[in-house]
Amino acid sequence: MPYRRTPRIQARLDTQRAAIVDAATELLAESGYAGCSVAAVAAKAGVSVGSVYRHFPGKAELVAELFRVVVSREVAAVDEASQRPGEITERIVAVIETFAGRAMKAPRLAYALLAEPVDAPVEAERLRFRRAFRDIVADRIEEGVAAGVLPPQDPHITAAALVGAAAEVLIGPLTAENTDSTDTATMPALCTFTLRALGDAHA
Amino acid sequence: MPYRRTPRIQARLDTQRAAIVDAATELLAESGYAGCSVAAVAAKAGVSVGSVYRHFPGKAELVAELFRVVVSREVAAVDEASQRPGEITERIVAVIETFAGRAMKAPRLAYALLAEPVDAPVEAERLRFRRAFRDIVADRIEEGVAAGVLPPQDPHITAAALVGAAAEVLIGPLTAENTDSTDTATMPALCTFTLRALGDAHA
DNA sequence: GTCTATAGTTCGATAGAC
DNA sequence: GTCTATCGAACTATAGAC
Repeated sequence: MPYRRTPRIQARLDTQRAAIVDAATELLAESGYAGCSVAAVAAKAGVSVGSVYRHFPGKAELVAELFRVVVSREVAAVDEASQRPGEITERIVAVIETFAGRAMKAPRLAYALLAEPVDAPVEAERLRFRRAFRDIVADRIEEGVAAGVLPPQDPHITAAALVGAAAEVLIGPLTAENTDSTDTATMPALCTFTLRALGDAHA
Repeated sequence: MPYRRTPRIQARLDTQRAAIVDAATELLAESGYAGCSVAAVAAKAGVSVGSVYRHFPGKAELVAELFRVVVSREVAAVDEASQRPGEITERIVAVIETFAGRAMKAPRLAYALLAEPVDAPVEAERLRFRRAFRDIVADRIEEGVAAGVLPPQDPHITAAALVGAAAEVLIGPLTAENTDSTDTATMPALCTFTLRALGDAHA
């Protein structure tokens, strides 16, 4: 009788795969892509290097999946913030605040997701996820325009601009070597920028 | 007597090197990094593959230099626009218009410079050049704040936001496969966004 | 799993400069 | 005569097809 992967074995493999991705996430948050050597990931996950290659064809695929998993969390958090009740402009600011606040709470990880130079496949993922963020913001802007709260504008263009602005602004503090935990200036500046750019009357 | 590299030979080498970078630039503008194979670059430059390796240790270095040369042009154009006489807000808009206008005139090239997934060394160059653009804008904003034309703000933060916004907005049309040459919407939208974000009273 | 195609790199031969 | 610039075929690695 041929070898069959039993549910029990399958469950263990799934657990192991998750452990590998979790370990890689921690390493990414500590020291970026450079810290995510296959050996380090395997050690942290408590598996052998060979086991890593049982789940991923190579380091590139591991890193790509790692990136997707971690950014998906951010997209979910931002999406949740965008759906909180309240005035439209406040909700859009909440999206930006969530995006930036999470980044500044985990600066090394945020740098890895937003800007750290990596290989082309991960860059392709970056482009994809930026569109996801943009679409979330665009939906809110569209509502605001329809409701007459915001002046007429192309929601996708403004949304792209706001996402690009937030990302670029964050790269500054994130690139500074001495992570200034008392950076109290960036967040309010970004929120003011957002409100003004939207054409909000009260800004 | 040992061989000495004469001025005449040196001049020829310099010409050849420039021809290689020029050829690579054309290929980059036609078909992105994928089109920049060493063989294609050599053929277009009218030299042998081996000669390319006399000037560059490898393809990665060729592409990195190519990137630097082409983006430097853009920085120079934007810097020139920022120094034209006129009202500060107009000059900042001129910077954004120059940045975006040049990109939309050479969309494939702009995509390669702004967003196309490449290797880590080129990504590092991207970060460096974004700071260059940001600093140009920041200087103008600083002037505007000092003159009281713009509301008080951190020039570097706003500048980073504007550069990030412009870049991100451009990626949209640039990524669309059918290059819509009659894209009349993006540029005005970006200018309006910029004026509003600066806190300009007339926006 | 092997085979094929493609792309980066290397290197020995040739021609030309000193 | 020696050294170098140039060439391009051969080599190597890798990705994709069957």
